[in-house]
Amino acid sequence: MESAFEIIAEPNRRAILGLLASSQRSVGEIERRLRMPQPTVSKHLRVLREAGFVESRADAQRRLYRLKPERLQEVDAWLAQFRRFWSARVDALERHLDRVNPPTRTKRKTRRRR
Amino acid sequence: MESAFEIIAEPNRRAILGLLASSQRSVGEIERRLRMPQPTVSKHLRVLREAGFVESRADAQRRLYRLKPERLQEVDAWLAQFRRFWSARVDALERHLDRVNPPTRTKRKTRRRR
DNA sequence: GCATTATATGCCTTGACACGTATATTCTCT
DNA sequence: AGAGAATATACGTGTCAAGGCATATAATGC
Repeated sequence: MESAFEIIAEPNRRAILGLLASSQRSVGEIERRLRMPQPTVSKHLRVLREAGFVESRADAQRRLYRLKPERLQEVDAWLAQFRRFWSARVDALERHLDRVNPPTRTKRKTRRRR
Repeated sequence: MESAFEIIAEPNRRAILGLLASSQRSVGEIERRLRMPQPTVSKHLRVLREAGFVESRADAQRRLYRLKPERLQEVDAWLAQFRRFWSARVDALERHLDRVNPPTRTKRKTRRRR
């Protein structure tokens, strides 16, 4: 499990990352907010840490985890090649959608076959 | 396997999507360009199609596959919450990185413990 | 209809990985 | 030192998906 994509494929990990997007958190906070068993949280944090998505610093017995954005940028970078499909302009998008998914319910007698 | 993230976790599927980003392709083209066994290509295309990432149309015996951007937009949308971490401004990014990853090798006697 | 090309599907094996439960480790405070 | 809180790890188990290989289905042109 090396690739950034595999890491974020797991829903609990995405939830954790989402939480850390707003601020750093201790393991216990994550556990309570996301209502997941503590070992689950720790395990996912380990994966995230080893993959470089987060880092931790010690604060007495608790560990505060915070986001490291680099790996997420990888995903963003990969997505770049597709962005022209929607980011251009609304009407360009619509043209695309029309091509891709022929307009229903508007002057069209033919039903899309399924 | 429902979530967009699981779908794009698979490297071959990402390769296929990348290929389709430039233009639509037949199964055979994908097979040759990506050097993967034909059943593998077909299977991944099936997953992509059922998940709504691509759609196919028939052209005689071949099937042309093309991209449908919607599911990729989901990923883009999820990434939005993190984008402030890097998209702001270079120096803001650097401030962030400094906070996140304290500058080493500069007036720091204490070694970070591992 | 038959051979050929193009694509899809079935079956089987294998390997990851997520989870639960229990337990270990580490730090703090008295 | 001992108790308690916070976090990490170990182990056993079930699930699910990817790959290889063989074969089925579909469309074409003769």
